[in-house]
Amino acid sequence: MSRPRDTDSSTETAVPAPPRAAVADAYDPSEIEPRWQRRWEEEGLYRSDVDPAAEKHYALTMLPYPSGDLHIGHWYAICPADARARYERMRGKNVLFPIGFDAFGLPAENAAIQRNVHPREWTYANIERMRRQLRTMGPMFDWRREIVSADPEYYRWTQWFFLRFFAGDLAYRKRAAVDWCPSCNTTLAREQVVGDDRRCERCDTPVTKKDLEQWFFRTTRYAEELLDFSGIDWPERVRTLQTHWIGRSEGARIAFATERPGGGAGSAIEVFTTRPDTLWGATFLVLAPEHPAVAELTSPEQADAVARYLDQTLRQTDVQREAADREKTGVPTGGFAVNPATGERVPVWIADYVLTTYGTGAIMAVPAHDQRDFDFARRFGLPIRVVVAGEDGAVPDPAAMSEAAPSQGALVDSGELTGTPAADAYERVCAWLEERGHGRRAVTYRLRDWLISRQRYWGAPIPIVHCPACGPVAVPEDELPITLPDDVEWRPTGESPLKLHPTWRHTTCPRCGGPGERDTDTMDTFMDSSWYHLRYLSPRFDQGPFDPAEYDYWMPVDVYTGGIEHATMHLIYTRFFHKACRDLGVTAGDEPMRKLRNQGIILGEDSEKMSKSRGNVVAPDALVERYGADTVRAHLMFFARWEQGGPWSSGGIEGTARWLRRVWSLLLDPPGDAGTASDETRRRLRRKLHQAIGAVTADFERVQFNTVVSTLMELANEMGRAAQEGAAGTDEWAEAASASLRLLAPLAPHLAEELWHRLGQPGSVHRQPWPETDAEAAAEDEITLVVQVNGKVRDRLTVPAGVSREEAERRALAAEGARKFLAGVTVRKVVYVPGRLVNVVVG
RNA sequence: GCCGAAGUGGCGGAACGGUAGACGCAGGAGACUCAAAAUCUCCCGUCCGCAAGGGCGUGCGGGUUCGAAUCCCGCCUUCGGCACCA
Repeated sequence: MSRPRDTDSSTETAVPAPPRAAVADAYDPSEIEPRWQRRWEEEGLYRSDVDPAAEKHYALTMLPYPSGDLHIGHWYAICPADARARYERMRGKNVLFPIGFDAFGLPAENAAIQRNVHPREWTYANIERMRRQLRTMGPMFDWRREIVSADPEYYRWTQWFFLRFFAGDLAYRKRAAVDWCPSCNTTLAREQVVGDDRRCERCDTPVTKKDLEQWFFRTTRYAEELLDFSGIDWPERVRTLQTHWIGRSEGARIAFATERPGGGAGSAIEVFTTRPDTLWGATFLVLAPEHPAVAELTSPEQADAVARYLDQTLRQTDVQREAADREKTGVPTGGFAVNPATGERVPVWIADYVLTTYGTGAIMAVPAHDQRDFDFARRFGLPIRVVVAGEDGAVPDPAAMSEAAPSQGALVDSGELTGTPAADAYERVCAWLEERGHGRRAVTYRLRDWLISRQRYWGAPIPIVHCPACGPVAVPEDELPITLPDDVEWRPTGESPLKLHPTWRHTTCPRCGGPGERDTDTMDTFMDSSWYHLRYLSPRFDQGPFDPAEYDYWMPVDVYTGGIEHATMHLIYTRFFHKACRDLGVTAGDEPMRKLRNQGIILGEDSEKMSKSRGNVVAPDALVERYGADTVRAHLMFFARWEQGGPWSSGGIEGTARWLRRVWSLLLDPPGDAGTASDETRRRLRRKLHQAIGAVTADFERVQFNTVVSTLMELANEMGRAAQEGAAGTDEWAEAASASLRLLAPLAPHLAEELWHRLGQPGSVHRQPWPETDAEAAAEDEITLVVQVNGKVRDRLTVPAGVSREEAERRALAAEGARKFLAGVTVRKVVYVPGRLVNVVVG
């Protein structure tokens, strides 16, 4: 059913010249498009089923959030991807190109609060509207495979994955200060906090901190593997963004012994540094204010100052950003540590420039060689000691330094390692530390574990029961899904509405049978979108999240398309998810998506981001009404580089509309006197056709859509010329008509189908094989030979394509345009590029 | 500040190191039409020139090469990302 080649194989037959009387009507997409959409649906043209005999192709477009109306950005993401999926299908592959809705999330809950509708009602009404709008695109979705992440039969499996992660020690609970949006009243993932001033991604409110017991996934366990992109074809840009996001640093962990203020040894403090070679210059330690050793090291004299500083830091989070130039702040604890290299006592400070979430939450400060430590030392009068010479051997005087010296020379003033050359310093110091047990080489990542708890209603409930006796206990799998109650209230209290529900949370502990309480948080919606590509495989399957037979056939995704904005969130989560599931024995293979391509953003005509308030929004429904979906589809592929996007131009679409109207009339009612074309005209038509087949095929392969359209426009122009010269009714014309419709079918599926039928061709154009290039027909028999003198074009000659080198050079040297530049000079060299040019080098 | 990407006609954009500006928009001239719409033909980087022709041109400055929009070095601008990450 889904294999194009199975059905019609009669495509190479000639297309008969249409009877002129039959073509009086003009191109009317508003009549054609709905008619074919209905027919395709009835005939099940786009059903995708496992077919072991056919090569599969899984094309995936990022599933939309049901926000209300489909906007032009949805069209921009989906239509070119649909065209490419159709191309793969005509190439003979069994293609899966599914659609669904990422239906959980905040906007539904906000709508509920604002308009007093249930989030479910709001969401599903939007989905219904968007389904209708999606159908007007004429996409090749197999609607039987549609998924909605808010359906219990979907989130049952989201919960199932959570339980697997929990059982596999990849989910854990931690009390942690989390980013908190006071307006949305919810915790935010790190990636949802944006900008210099740390605002909420959704509502722009400055973010604060809140200390809550939360669920985390151990993404950091996969940090190293996530840095490896070797098996996948992803854009450089995305790989760079992810690499930075994961942020691998190599260095060493070094232990510093401590003294309690009252005397006696305290617990050792471990620091992380990327410059272990500067250890002899560490003149103090700085702990993050939240560091567990702070209490132990604080002296009675400093207790007040430390307490005040801690208080200030916690409250500061939303004030601090107002300070333009953040001057370093901090207080001494009164405690001391011992530099393991020098044996010196060094003071221990706390300061908020040291982050509790990175490294060990403690640093050794080397003010001479680190700018932040330098600033801190200067501010508080702490000693600065130079321990690395400059590349020129110079050793600066600390008193005269105005900034830290990021020196890369030999070690100085470093005890027994003094004089170690720069190239060896790092390794020698690491070895030195390891021999003495003071430290070891270590790697640290910027990536943090994924916080998945949300204090919201409209999400998948976390399937855990908190039991006073047993702690957090997994809900048994056969009790899934834990469904959301309908009768809830949305009060922006900062608590999950589930917590406010009178009965929902009360249950019994699955382990001991005693009274227990359900976890009242729901999961981050990135959880839903981390595995939706698997649910498409078998959306009704009830023995697991997906049918293994479908998985084995379709996975991995061959081409994944969507916006670049997901580079560091969704696209890291879904890779993590897949790798974790692989290790849990749920999935196979290392990566879920083989090839990734990102489309750009369409801006308003004023080159600004589209927004209702600016009044520059382009409404696709209005465009479809005016031009038809095919024109909109083709124009979206044509008007800009897909990966780049750009400003919309309402005039530009006229050109695309003109082209499709011309194709319509050209094929149904070609001008000129049929059958009177010369051999030359017919050969030229055939040459252009086969060049176009080659070009369009190559451009689909490299996902470059704008040149697909321009090539087809050129072909239409050539067909128009040939028709004027009497090509209609010839074999060449029939071949061009048939092949050009098949080339057009992915872009303008309705128009191509309608013309295919009107020309009396059997079956659906969408079941035809992709045209093959005839290299001989595509070859030029004459070429333009460019004649250059010293690299400047001086003449252009028309010569036979197979011209010999000798003949080409002879003609070039005799060329009229070149002659005057060759008179009276010596020819030093002649460069010949076959089929292109002769460059005469003279001196 | 650091990292990344991009700079080509009035505009969107083409161009395996080999004819810069394909294709389209806008603009100009004309045809058809009572008229309009639609359609068709031609012109359209810039400077000099009646023309033939020539000079200059892919952000700026260098370099490599017979030959550079394309490769290398250094700048400038724009747009993204990160931001006290030890």
